[in-house]
Amino acid sequence: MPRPTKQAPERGDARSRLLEAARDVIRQKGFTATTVDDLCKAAGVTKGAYFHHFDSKEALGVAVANYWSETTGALFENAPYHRPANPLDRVLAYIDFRKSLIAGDLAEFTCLVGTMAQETYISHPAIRDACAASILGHAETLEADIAAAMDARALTPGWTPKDLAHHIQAVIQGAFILAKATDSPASAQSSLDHLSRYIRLLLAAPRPKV
Amino acid sequence: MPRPTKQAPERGDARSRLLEAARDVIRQKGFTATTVDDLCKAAGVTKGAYFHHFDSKEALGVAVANYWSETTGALFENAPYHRPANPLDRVLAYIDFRKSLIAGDLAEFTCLVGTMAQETYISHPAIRDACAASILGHAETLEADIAAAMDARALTPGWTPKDLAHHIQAVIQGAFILAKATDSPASAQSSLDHLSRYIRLLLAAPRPKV
DNA sequence: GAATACATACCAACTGTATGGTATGTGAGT
DNA sequence: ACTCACATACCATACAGTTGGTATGTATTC
Repeated sequence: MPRPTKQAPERGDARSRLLEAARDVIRQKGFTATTVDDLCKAAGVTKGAYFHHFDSKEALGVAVANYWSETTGALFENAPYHRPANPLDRVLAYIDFRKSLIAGDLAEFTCLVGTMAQETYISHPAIRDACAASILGHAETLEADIAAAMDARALTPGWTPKDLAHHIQAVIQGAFILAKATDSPASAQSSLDHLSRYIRLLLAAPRPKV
Repeated sequence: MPRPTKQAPERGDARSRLLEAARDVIRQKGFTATTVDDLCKAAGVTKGAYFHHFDSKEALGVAVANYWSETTGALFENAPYHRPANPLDRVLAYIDFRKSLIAGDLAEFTCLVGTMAQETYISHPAIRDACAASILGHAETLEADIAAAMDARALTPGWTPKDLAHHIQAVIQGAFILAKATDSPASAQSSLDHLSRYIRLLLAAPRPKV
């Protein structure tokens, strides 16, 4: 357990542990139902440590959304779906990759910021904005490949790469809701199959079998 | 103000008002952040009345999910999207209808049971099940039209009408999340456009323009 | 058809506990 | 000497749920 130093104040053990605990507990119980005491217990720290690092519960919400952006950003950046030479194949590989992440407990693969956005969109605009930045920032990483796939087919449709990237995120978020409601990942997987099929129908040059 | 009777115990004024208040307040604040006092204040009744009609907060959650099923069920049953003779047109008209409902404040057009499912899927299985029944029951009303549209093209794909109906609901739920995160209905509308395009690409006989 | 007995709808005041947040202290690194 | 990371003990409030009551309807008995 690294002791925190002035040089690396973000590395303080308690802070990291609280963020990890928040990520896990909030995905199970939701933001509002998660109490500060829950987080302290899960992180193995005291309330003093908590309020040393975070001014309020809302501040933790913002921080954990940013933490989510950073960690998932690194995960996707280093994921293998960027390998295919063809941009459309990269987009499809992205969806396959998302599908492969749907495994284990619901709370382990569903999206923290999608959950928090629903709960806080009116009551905590600061958290909502951090969630939006996380989702939209991630969507942005898909735009170049979508644009390239459109160029390859010389498409100039009534929608933009950004539109489609956002739609992809919407489908993923919706798939998680269905999974939670049905207490099963099956419908989420199926939704991603439909999404993949849509992308192929839209962007694949030789029309594939449906 | 109708006085309740033994013959119509469900007609008690306080109960209805509490359900309406719950529908509205929970869509704004979420289930957990909505307190019993909030609901009593919004409904103009006392806590005594509340706990006379609902054994617990969880019981109200189940009741309001069922209330949502009933009221939205009636709304969709009487909506004009059933009119087209062609089943595919009915499915597309359904999506147009859903799109037309996206207007006004976010809390007025987003889905109560989608919101509640996210918050309660672990902590309150009874509520989650009522939410699942609401979403899946609604999805079921689309299956016949989807099946008929498939028959019309003699399709036998790797997906079922039920799959696609669930996917449609997933897209709608996800569209609501993006709308809340971005604090704007625009991306939700756009996602429904993509959904409509997918259905046409899948099920329309003469391939339309993308 | 009046008296009785019970059920239902609702109200006002209260309770034990959990909550987010604070005040103050301590001890190690610089 | 001083700051920073964290701990302990505490507080005011808000929370879900309870208690004990009133008023009004309904079913039963004679």
